[in-house]
Amino acid sequence: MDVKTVCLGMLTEGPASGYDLKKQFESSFAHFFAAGYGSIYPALASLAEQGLVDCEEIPQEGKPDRKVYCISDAGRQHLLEALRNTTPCHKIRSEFLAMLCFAHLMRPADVEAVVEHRLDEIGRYQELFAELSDCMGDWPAGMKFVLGFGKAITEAKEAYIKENRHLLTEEWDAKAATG
Amino acid sequence: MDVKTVCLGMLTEGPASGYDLKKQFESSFAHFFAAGYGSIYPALASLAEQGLVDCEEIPQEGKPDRKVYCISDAGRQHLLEALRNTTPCHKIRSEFLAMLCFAHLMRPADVEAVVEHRLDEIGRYQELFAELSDCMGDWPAGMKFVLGFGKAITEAKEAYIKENRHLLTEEWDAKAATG
DNA sequence: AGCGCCATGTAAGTGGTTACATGATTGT
DNA sequence: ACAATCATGTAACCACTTACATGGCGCT
Repeated sequence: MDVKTVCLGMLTEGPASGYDLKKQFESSFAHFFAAGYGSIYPALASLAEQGLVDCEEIPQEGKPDRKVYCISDAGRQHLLEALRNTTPCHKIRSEFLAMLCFAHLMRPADVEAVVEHRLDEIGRYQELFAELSDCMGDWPAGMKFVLGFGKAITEAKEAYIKENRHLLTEEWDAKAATG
Repeated sequence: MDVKTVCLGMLTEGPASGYDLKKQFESSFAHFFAAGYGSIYPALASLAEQGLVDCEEIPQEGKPDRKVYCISDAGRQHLLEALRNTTPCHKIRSEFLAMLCFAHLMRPADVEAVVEHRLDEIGRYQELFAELSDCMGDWPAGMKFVLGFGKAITEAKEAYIKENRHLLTEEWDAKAATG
């Protein structure tokens, strides 16, 4: 499932521009699927070329024409087929965890900084989830499930990090205490 | 932090071949950083070219020469610098969650299959964690922290999915009950 | 005066994936 | 017999990232 397919899926909720979709990638999708303009605009262009979306150009003064995309019947069909893959993958690439594997080679202050930085990110996700909770009344069940998943896992991460961060600097703490 | 840097980090624990490193990517690193031979071998070749690792070729009969890599002083230096970046990123790209956002467009049986498949994957991680727990006695603190993180988060995922999967098929269940 | 929002896109680059190529040894 | 393990690599491909390019409007 690539950016194209996700865009197609988002368009089932109604017509939208590339700019609109970006906002959705930054809000409800932010915790599990990132995409920038550099992926979204080419994706929409390609979908339009394949006839999977229709594009309405709305002229605007002083700005580029606003291009509003609308999923077509062929697009709906295509999406349903993509949605039949029952083995989607859940990929994680964490530089955070990779770094901490080598915490013993780092300066303790840097380890602390890395942990703080991660907790900040987690805090920002939690703010986001709080905002989203207020407007999810009419969301489809799947979206609610996914938001709940993000919330639960983010909280689990926060709890684990807070409870176990002391393990990362224990060696130095021990040295500081005895030496 | 790319594959090259992680390989360099792994080599601080002792000399190893590309094949050895792959096994580590499949065990203790599997839950947060994937890499195949297609990334590892070129990474090691590039590290050797930069003088960050030394390579000893051990001739073997019937097999390609075993190339054992050993981190050099320059490599250690380079790694320490890479480890000073205090804003490592934690990337997730989940086709699983992306699909479930559109669960209402899927066939209920397919939704079930997707959930089962994910639970299977989670189960395999849990087996892996159990194996790893038996041999982590002499691991550095960071590795233990990271393993614990994986365990805790994987359990949180399992619990959330099991407790909330019913939300995904509720619409159909309701229809089935009344109609 | 300056920032953030709206609004589109391209071009070059990167980093990783997939498929291919080879082949002996050891266990079942 | 057959599969798994050991053991290396390359070449083509792909999807995405980053940096660039443009520019008016509204708020403070």
